[in-house]
Amino acid sequence: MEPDAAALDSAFMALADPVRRSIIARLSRGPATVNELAEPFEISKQAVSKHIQVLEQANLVTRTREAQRRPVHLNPARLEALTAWIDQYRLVREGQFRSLDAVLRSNAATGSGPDTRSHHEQFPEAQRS
Amino acid sequence: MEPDAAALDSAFMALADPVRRSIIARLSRGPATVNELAEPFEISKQAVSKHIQVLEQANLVTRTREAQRRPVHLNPARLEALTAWIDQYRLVREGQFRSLDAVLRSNAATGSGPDTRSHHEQFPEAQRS
DNA sequence: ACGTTTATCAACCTTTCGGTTGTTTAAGCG
DNA sequence: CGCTTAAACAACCGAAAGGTTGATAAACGT
Repeated sequence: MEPDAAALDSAFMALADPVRRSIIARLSRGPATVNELAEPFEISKQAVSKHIQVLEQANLVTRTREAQRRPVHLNPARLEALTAWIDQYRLVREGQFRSLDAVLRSNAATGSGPDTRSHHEQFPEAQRS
Repeated sequence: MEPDAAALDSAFMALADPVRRSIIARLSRGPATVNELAEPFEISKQAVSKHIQVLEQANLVTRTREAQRRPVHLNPARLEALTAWIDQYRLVREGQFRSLDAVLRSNAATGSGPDTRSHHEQFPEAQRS
């Protein structure tokens, strides 16, 4: 269940849209069909269906069959994975080093200062096509 | 400090890229210059500079002047804002309603079932160009 | 003053994204 | 068996993203 780079890509990308975030917000109150989700917006149902495709591809929601309707369900586990990733980095320096940056940087080139290591996301992790 | 839709847009969009996430990971260990950030990747420094522009526009990092270098600093507060937004929705239904969805949906059209209201992100919140 | 380092700006190209319309499939309903 | 509804699929289009190269600006060192 460890989120790899591609999974984080699709998840964050999916949330980088106000319509899709609204859909998430709506689904947090319970499952809904495409038509129910599309109604509050001025965009077409096809567009909403595409948005849901994006969310589904990011594993943030799942579509189930139920008669002729296809309710969309939220997947809280994936949201949890995102907060886990973010916390991994935001917890390190909760702003208290802000004024010491200049000092740390001045002798950082020699690699002798007190540092805050022990991380698991090694730096070179990504590549694009 | 409340994150509006546009702020969340840019922040999630910024994190939806493995290079930019790697930059965040690196900056969580301390500030760094563009050259230092660019070295581990095969893309040009200009490209990395653009990535940092995106992160800066999303308020995830800040650029300071210091001699002829321009160290990039992480902004943990903005990361915290993201987790706050996500938690707002993932904490609602931690998977326990999964099997009750069919029942809830069947009488949801009449609007009489027990629900989980009291949310502040009202549904119609977004629009595109 | 000149060159070097650091980093940004500008133009350009290619790919992807978000949305549209139009056409199918699938499942009820009368 | 048709008719309506729900929703996906497909083709198309404008806009934006991600990257490249080339030129420009700012702050040193000598």
